This record gives sequence, C-alpha cells and structure tokens, in this order.
Amino acid sequence: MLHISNTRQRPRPTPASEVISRAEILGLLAERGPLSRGEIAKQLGLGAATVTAQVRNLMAEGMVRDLPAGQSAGAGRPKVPVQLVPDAAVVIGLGITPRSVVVVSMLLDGEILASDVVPFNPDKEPVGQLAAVVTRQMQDMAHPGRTVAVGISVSGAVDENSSTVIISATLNWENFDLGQQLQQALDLPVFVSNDLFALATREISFGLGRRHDDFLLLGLGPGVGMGIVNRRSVFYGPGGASTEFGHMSVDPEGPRCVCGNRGCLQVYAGLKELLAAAPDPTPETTLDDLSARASVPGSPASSYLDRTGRMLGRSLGGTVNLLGISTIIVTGETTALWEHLRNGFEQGLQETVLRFHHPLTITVREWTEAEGAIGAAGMALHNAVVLNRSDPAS
Amino acid sequence: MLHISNTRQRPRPTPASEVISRAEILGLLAERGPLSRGEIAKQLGLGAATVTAQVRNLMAEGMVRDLPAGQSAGAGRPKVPVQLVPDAAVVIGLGITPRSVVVVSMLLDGEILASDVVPFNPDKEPVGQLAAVVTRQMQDMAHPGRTVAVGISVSGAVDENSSTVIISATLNWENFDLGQQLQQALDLPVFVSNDLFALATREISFGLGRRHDDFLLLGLGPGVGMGIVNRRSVFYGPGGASTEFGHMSVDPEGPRCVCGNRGCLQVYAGLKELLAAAPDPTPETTLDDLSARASVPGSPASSYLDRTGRMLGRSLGGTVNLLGISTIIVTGETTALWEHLRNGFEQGLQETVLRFHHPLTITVREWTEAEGAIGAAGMALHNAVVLNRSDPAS
DNA sequence: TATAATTAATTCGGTACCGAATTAACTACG
DNA sequence: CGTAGTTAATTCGGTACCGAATTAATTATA
Repeated sequence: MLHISNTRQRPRPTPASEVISRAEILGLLAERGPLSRGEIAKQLGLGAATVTAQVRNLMAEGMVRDLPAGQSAGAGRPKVPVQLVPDAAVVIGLGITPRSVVVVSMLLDGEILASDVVPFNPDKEPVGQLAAVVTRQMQDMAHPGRTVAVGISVSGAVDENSSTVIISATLNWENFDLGQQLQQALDLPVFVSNDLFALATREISFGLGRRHDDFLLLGLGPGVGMGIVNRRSVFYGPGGASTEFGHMSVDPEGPRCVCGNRGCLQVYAGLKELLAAAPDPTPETTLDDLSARASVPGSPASSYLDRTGRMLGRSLGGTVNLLGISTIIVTGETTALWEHLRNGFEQGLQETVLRFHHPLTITVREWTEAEGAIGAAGMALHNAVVLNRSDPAS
Repeated sequence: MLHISNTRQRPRPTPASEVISRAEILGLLAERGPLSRGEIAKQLGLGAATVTAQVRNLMAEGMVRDLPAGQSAGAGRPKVPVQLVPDAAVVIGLGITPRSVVVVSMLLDGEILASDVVPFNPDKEPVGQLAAVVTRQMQDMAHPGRTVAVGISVSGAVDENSSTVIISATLNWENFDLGQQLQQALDLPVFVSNDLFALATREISFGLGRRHDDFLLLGLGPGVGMGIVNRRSVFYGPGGASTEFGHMSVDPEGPRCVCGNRGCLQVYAGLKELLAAAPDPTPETTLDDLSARASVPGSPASSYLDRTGRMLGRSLGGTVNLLGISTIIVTGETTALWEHLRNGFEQGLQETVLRFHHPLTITVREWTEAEGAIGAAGMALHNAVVLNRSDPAS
C-alpha cells in the first residue's frame, strides 16, 4: 500500500509579486538622484523593458516624475532623467524601549522629517499608547494623508510574517500580536521587526547596501546581536529568531551567562555586563564614565576595553571566516566606547581572519536614541513602498 | 555638475528563468514516488495552474508519465498519479582526489547506476584524463545517449558561475577553468562545485532537505568545513569561497595553524592534525587504528577523542545560536570515529546551545570513498535537469 | 537640407508564475 | 437513471520579468 508519509506543506515559496525591480529602482533613485531609464537599467542589471514598465507604474502612483530632457551627449536621443518625488509618501517609525518610544517620520528618499521622544509603559495597554503616539505625529505633519505605513522595532524575537512579538525580555512581552492590533486601531499597514533586522534592512536600502551586497551588522547594546546580509537580503533563520551572536562561547570556564551557559561573549561585551565588570566599578558606572577613565593611556579601564575589543574581534573573525563576508558595520550604544575598543577589536580580527578575506571594511555608525525608530521607518518604507506591500504576510 | 559616482553594476538579479517549480516538482517526485498534480501543488505550495503547466512540459520532455487513474477517494474525479521516468536522463559525477577519481552514474531519481575508481594525477593534463574517464563510463552504460550533464566536486574554493577552480590546495590547482575546458572536450554541460556544497545540494534534493528547509552540513575531513542551507538553498558567500568552519578560533594561545593563526578548530579536528596529535602517535596512525585504541574505555585515546568531540560541539553550538539552525548533518572521513567523538560532541553542544533551539537533530552520514562523486552527480542533476540549465552561469 | 549615424525609450512576443472561473470525472441518492 | 454533490484538473486573464525589434529624438555630414 502506498501512501504519502510525513506530508509537509511548505509556505508558498517566492511569490511572483516580489517586485524586485520596483524596489531596486526606488532605492537607486533615493540614493543617486535623477537618472534616465537607461541608466537605471544598466545600474541595476534590469532589462530596459522592465524599467520602462515599472517607471510608468511609479509615475501613475506619483512616486516619480520626468524632468525635462537634458541635451544629448554628442549624438542621439537625449536622456530623460527620472526624479523621485520625496514627499509622495511618508512612513512613521517607532523605536520601543522599556520607558519611552521614539517616533520619526521619514520621506520616500529616507530623509527624516520629524523626531520625538514620548514616555511609554509596555505593561499598560501598549496598543492604545502607541496608536495615540502615531496619531499625534500624523496631525503634526504637513501632509497627514500621505502616511502609508508604520514600522516598529523591538528587541527580541519577532515573527515578521504575523507581526507578532514572540518574546521580548526587555519589554516583558510574549506572543503579542502587536502588529495586527495596531493595524486595526490605526487602519494603516503596520510592520514589526527585530531592531537589528530593521537596521539591517535600512542599511540595504539607504546605507552601505547600495555598494555592498553582503555585510555583517554587529549590534553592541544590551545584547550582542548580528544581522547577516547576504545578496541584499537579511538572513532569517528558520524560527524567525534573531541571530544570537552574543551567545557564542568565548571561554568554556568563563562566568555564567544569563542564558545558563558559561563564558558567552555576552558575559564580556553585553552593555550591563561590560559596565559591571569594569575595573573599580561603582553602581553608577556609565558609558561616559568608563570612556573618560579609559582615555588615560595605560589605565586599567583602557586595557580592560582593549581586552573586550579583542574578544569581540576574535569572535567576529570566526564568523567572517565562516560566512566569507568581510564588510562590517558596527552599531549600538556601546559604540560610544569605540575609540577604546577599536585597537583590540582590530587586533582580534587580524589574529583570526584568514588572509584570503582581507582587507576588511569596518564602518562604525554613531548611535543615537533615534536609531531604533529610524531603522523601523526604513524597514516600513522598504516593505510598504518599495515592495508595495500592504500586509506583512511573506 | 552632476555625475554618477561609484557606478556599480550588479550582476543580473534573479532571472525569471529560475524555474523554481520545475525543480521542486522533480525533486518531490524523486523522493515520494507517484503523486497527483493536486498533491504536488499542495505539498509544494504552488498554484495548481503552475503544476499543470510544468507537468505538461516535463511530460513533453519524457521526464514524467501519467499512471492510470486510481479510484476516487469517496467522491469526485479521481487523481491521476504522475510518475518520474527515472532513466529519462543520466548524469555522471566525478569526485576528484589527489590520487584518484571516483566516477558514478546517477539516474533522475537519484539512484546510482554504476560506480568506479580510477587512478588520477592532477598535475598531468587533467582535462584529458577526466574526459577519458567520462567517455569510458558513458560507453559502459546501457543508454549512453541519455547522459545530460557531468558534475565535478573538488575541495577548495570554486566559482560555480564560471566553473573555475579558484584555488585547491590538495590538488595544487589555481584559477583553472576546468568546467569550460571539459565542457568543450565532451560537448556536455559540466558543473564544478566545492565538495561540501555539492553534498549540501544533494541533501536538499534527495536527502534531509525534503523535510527540512534549513540545516547545517558539518564536513569532517582533511579540512573542517560547513555547508549552510537556508530556505532550501546553499549559503554562498560573496567571494564564492567555501564556508571555513575550521578556522574559527578555539584557543587564542593554541598551536599554530597552517593558516598562520593560532588555535583554529582545524588544529584539533582536521584529519591530519587529529591523527598527529593523538596519544602515542606513530607515523602510520590511521583512523581505524585510533578507533580501535579508543574502544578501550578510559584509554588516553578515548578521552582524547572525547575532548576533540567537545571542541567540535562547542564551536558548532555557537554557529547554531548565531544562525538559529538546529538540524545538523555530520559527514566526512572522520565520522569513522563518530562513536568515540559523539559523547563529547553532544556535551559540547549542550553546553553552548541556547535552550531556545533545543531539541537538536543530528544525523550522521556514513562516509564512503564515493561520497564526493555522488554529491557531484546530485549537484549536476539539480542544475542540469531540475533547474534545466545547460550552462553554469547563475 | 536631406540623410546617415547614434543613442534612448518603447513596443512586441515569450516565459513563469498566480488566483478565479470553468470543465472533467467521478459517487451518492431520490 | 438522472441529477446533485464533490473533487481534480484545466483554462483564462493578469503581473513581472526578459530579449529582440522598432520607434523616437537628436547630431554629424554629404
């Protein structure tokens, strides 16, 4: 008797409506300004026919416009530059932390219109609070009707398809379908994402991703995370879990980590742990504090941060070897200490990365309170406008 | 003055001719036997229309045939099972080592028809030697005309797009366009791949990949390598370099590695290094030898392998945490020692993997001399038949 | 001033997908 | 026996891409 064993249905693979060219065209115009259709095609490796068709669509939506043709270069028909209309759409990004929400408005070209910080309590009707924040932000804008989507970034594991927060330790949320609830309250598409993945997505559209198809985003904050970008898309593991760089093992005999294991990178480089283990710690040791002390050459703080940087560098080196990706962005609160971490970090990389992968490119992104919200806005822009999705579903 | 800065042309993104459904349909039929069109659609998450169209194409090519309809289940029109025609096509796989080549013939359904080992010298007109090997294999077959492609696996870095061996230390090849040369000599499509990637590709089509979209393939041989499979495709770093798991750092103060750095995993778990560092080594220590000695409980060899296994497990644990992939296949020559490595390996994993990712699934693939060739054949089948490519180009 | 050369952009025909509507081939029941 | 119900498979209309052929707009030249 023949029967199908272990029947497993896959989620629909790549839908045809992935609309890769639309995404690329908008992204390119946002960064490089007006370009002719032919230039767009050449830059993106698309067929000229595709560009013609997609630009026609975008023009009908009001996203782009033709500029008067310039003079032809020597001979032949002149190029007609196509220009982005930046304020054709606005997205609102929310960066959520345990005590406050940062709100930003972002235009089509990635420019930040307005930014604000408001108090927030994740335990008390969060959806109502967030809806109010978004509504007020919309009222303050010149063209409130142009708001097309909302993006939210939280630290923790998020299922982006259902816009559900699977678990967030810092916000004390678990299996919370934030996206759907807020979407109902606002009647706007809402996209929820892990904070690092949001930053990575934004880097793809508006940052380093313009010049590199592959890079690693090292996030140094309360946790030590990593976004892996391969072929212009964020590596997304099976469980939708974020990539836990902080729990690579550094020392089998090291101190116990919150995860229950020993000697994780997190124990040395996590923000809280890093401050607590600093030489001569006081209960109120801050990043600025530590930075000031480390500025004295040869001081205990200086060599402490040197060691920490080296550990980070060595761990990252292994990942660089493993994945063959040697373009690195460093971000997060702890980059405030970067000048003191840097030497050790680079040494650690040198000691571990195969010569094959040199030279490495390291870019440090200065951290501000608004980064989470900006990442969220960039992610929402990517999803709602660039990919033209109105629903998170795959 | 406005001009385009840093103009970078991308290689064409995802061509429309990627033909994902064809691939999936053939793969599914190869593993699950006859299925109706509707079942295929449901299993693969494809539209029924797509399956109808693709099955029609495949039938025209002779790759599949309809079986007489069974009786309907209860009510309604009965399903018409579609069956693979296994000998509609044959591929030949070559596994190249410094002294010999293993040749296998493989049918559409992944079955091995014939297998042979012939002496080989990589320094002396390798293309001519390989062409002769393939030609003889074809003559020995019942339906020589059915041969549609040749697959080759070599250890080292390979650019699969150009079928060029970038560098292979074991074969002493560098920038060798093996694929194109052999393709000309044979007048058959030739696909060249890194050995581990070939095995991973084969696992996707005919192995664990049928039930898991994501897994890690740990290759324990002369080198320590890893194939990362995410969403049913092999992770392929920017340089086309293979994923160098062996050069993750285990101990900053460890012995020097061939790569120039210190304390790489390779130093402890690479085949040569593992044998050389075993207790009471003799110049002729072999795997069997070491295995026999480790079979004595409490012997130095036993605890030595326990430690080695633990190191492997700990390193792998970090990767599991990083990528969130907890399905693991272990393969390679050194799996001959698996019964002695296993305890330490599992302990190492337990100590490092976040509880979040448990339970882990570990599958050990017994290693034979022919694995490389079988992987190559499977990879070629995947490319030539399943993806219907006649040229390696992306 | 016609016309040739040149480059830009569009149209046209073709493929791979999708969802919805339709047709095909059964069983069950009055 | 015929018709209603049910499930399988196909067709149909639509979108996103491609390459090749065509049309459009300009400069150079006889």
